[in-house]
Amino acid sequence: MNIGQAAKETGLSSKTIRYYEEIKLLAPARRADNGYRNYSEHDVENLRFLQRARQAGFNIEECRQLLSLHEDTSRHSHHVKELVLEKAERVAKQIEELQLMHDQLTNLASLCQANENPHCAILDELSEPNTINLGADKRSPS
Amino acid sequence: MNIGQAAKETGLSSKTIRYYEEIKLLAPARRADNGYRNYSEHDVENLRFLQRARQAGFNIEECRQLLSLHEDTSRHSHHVKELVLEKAERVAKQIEELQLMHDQLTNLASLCQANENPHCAILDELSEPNTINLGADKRSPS
DNA sequence: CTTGACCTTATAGTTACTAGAAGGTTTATG
DNA sequence: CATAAACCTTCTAGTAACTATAAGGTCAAG
Repeated sequence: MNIGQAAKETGLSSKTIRYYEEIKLLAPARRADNGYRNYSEHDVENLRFLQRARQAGFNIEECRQLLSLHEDTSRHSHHVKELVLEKAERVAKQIEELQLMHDQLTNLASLCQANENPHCAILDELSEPNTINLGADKRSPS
Repeated sequence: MNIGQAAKETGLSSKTIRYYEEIKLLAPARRADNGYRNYSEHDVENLRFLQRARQAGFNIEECRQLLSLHEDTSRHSHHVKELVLEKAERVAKQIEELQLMHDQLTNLASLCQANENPHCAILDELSEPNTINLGADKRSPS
């Protein structure tokens, strides 16, 4: 099948599939006589695997590992479990950080009278150190 | 003071400060005779404002807005509050997504026996659609 | 006078794509 | 059969918010 069909069946975009090939996350696709990429059911399975792994929050490098574990019949399943648990931990940390950020923001908002007054406690807060401790040390922007 | 000192006092890196100037988040710094950037206390206050706003999770464009509201003596404080509340909402959504991702991951991990067995339920899960619903629709990679 | 710690600019790399241009192919329709 | 729409191809550049590196100028200490 053509790349567009493969895209439809996996939930990836054609561009993303080409991109995965380019960065060698996937082996180069077979080509039809007209030069179009041609995907087998097996290829589509791999694409779907990637789509799911990305959706589950693994980054490209992690996907690369998962995929090779996936294809490696001699793998040990604890390797995979380690990867997943490590990932879960990092996500938990990220959630904590965002929670802090959220608290900060609602704190800031509650300081504000929200009126026509040019004076604004929020801006004061962002200017002045040491009045309220803003907490989070690591920046995780939007 | 030189950029290095300003960096120390604000918690930003020298590179970041130059970057902020480059993207016109900051007005070009005054220069000493030797060409070095020279920062006043007022400049440092602005830098600190930015550092805090970034840390609080505002992106560069938002910081630009906050900074201009900060400098604008005729602003209305409800503009600022809106910005902050909007932001808080987006952060809350992001937390929800990450929470889903975390659940997925611990789910996956619990399927795994973590032994020397090459068979791995996690990889099965990532390959096979429709056994467990992986939930989150939006990808937010690490 | 030289060493090391600063500072300068300019360029490229990071992540995981997405958008767009310029062009070839295939399919459906008038 | 012509042509237009809908595919496909490659290549280049853009995104966010920096970080890293290179090549070089300046300054303070020993």
